[in-house]
Amino acid sequence: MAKEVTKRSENYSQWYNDLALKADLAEQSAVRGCMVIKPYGYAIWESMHETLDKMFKQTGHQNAYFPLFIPKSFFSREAEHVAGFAKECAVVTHHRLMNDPDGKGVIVDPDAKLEEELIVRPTSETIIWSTYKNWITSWRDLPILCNQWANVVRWEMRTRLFLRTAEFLWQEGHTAHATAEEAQQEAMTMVQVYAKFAREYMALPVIVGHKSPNERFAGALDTLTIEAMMQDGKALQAGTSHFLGQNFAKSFDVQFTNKEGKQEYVWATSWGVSTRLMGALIMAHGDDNGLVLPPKLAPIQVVMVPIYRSDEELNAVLEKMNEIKTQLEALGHSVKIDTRDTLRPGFKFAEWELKGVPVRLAMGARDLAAGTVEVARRDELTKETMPLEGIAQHIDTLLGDIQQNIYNKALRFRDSNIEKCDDWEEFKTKIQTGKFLLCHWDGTVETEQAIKDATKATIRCIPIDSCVCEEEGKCIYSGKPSKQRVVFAISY
RNA sequence: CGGGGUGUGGCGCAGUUGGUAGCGCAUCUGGUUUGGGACCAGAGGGUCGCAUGUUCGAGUCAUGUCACCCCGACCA
Repeated sequence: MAKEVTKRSENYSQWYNDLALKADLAEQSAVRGCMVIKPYGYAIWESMHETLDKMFKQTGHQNAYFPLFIPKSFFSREAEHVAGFAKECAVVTHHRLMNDPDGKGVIVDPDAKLEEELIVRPTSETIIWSTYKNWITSWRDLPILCNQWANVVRWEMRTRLFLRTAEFLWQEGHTAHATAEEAQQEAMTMVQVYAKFAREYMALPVIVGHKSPNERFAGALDTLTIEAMMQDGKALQAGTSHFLGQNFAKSFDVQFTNKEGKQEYVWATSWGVSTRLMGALIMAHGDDNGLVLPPKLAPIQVVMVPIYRSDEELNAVLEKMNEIKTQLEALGHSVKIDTRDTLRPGFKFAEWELKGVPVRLAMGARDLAAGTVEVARRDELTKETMPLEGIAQHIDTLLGDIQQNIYNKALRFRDSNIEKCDDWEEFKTKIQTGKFLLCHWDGTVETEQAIKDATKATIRCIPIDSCVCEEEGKCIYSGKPSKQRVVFAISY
């Protein structure tokens, strides 16, 4: 195993990439822009998946599954939507291969051309709304609150592990409602679910807010977002929730008969988070020694490394370790005893740190004699020797402390890198140094675009929590009046 | 699609004016080790991205081609 990980301070992108690879989360696939998620990485994704799934069900949602392929004609029904995704679609044109008549290998059978091309879903609004049409006729059929866990394909020009891959895993919720108010409430509920998940499970402080019109989802009337700050000060959009109005209902002619007996178009939302959250986890908490996983999502919360010179010593240590393991498991924690006999303890310490395991226990002859165990915490890289008595309870508490500490650290970092800015020259300089700047904005697309062209910075959101700042002021760019500051940053 | 770069054992790389393909890591065997990434000894593994050309002779030179990476435009 390669040992050196690039220093975070030297080259943040390379550090990130190194970490994803060396912590055994993923690797680049032979297929352009695609990624192999390795078992350890997938286990983290599964933790996220399970937790989110529970939260969705608690808010009344059900899982369903819709097809991977979308007929081209469906896709083009909603004008803005198709404009938003047209440039990055994978298209299926044929359904058969044949032997190459001129030699080796196979070619696409020209006789097997599809009458209508199929688009590999980049998102599923269109296929789902074409289905919902058949499900909805009366107000009694509403609301429909469905989610699907799926893969989608977006043929991006440039890709990065987890943050932007040609194919990625995600969940997409698609709901149908009788009223605009109810749909808007749904979009808000779900963005708050995401914020709660980010904060409480990923230990990731996020700002909840509305996207500016420029940054909205193609086909949405309003897009709500959670925005996180990475350790280089760049913003990462970690999840979105869209109020789609009646756009898709109209495109797919989904109407219902209301209580007054009148026909009305259905109101819609959609919301999603993806394996990009894995990238957020790496970038928000990792350090020069590797990954730092929040205990609530770590596939292994406690790893134990036995230290021994003989089989007798090993067996004695393992006996104690198994006792602790049983106690910890009874408290609901996942524990691994690293019994690999070909590796020395020092190597194992470094490796589990690289993989971000929150708590490490080491025990050897010395501890056996004294009735102690060495407890190391990943977040602070500290260790102390503790009595075996009450150790499980202590670790249970420690895991909670670590979860909180990781969040607090990230929060402190973020808050120390957010500031108000009212001067355009100052803005241009400061925004490049990795800051979130709270600025007044005149509300126009033109201004937002001009700022983006000049600095690459975009409006990450118009915040509704964390850093709301409603006050009179003048737009940082145009000088026109503004009533609220918005969050500007350079983003991933 | 523009600008730059790289293709050599599993991974990371070196390879001079063209002359028997090398190093580190990893792997395998044996031994000593084991409280922060062990050490010694030995072993296995490569048609040098592909094609054509120049040459007695090409990893090296020429032409072509393919792939990948980085920087832009596009995006969760």
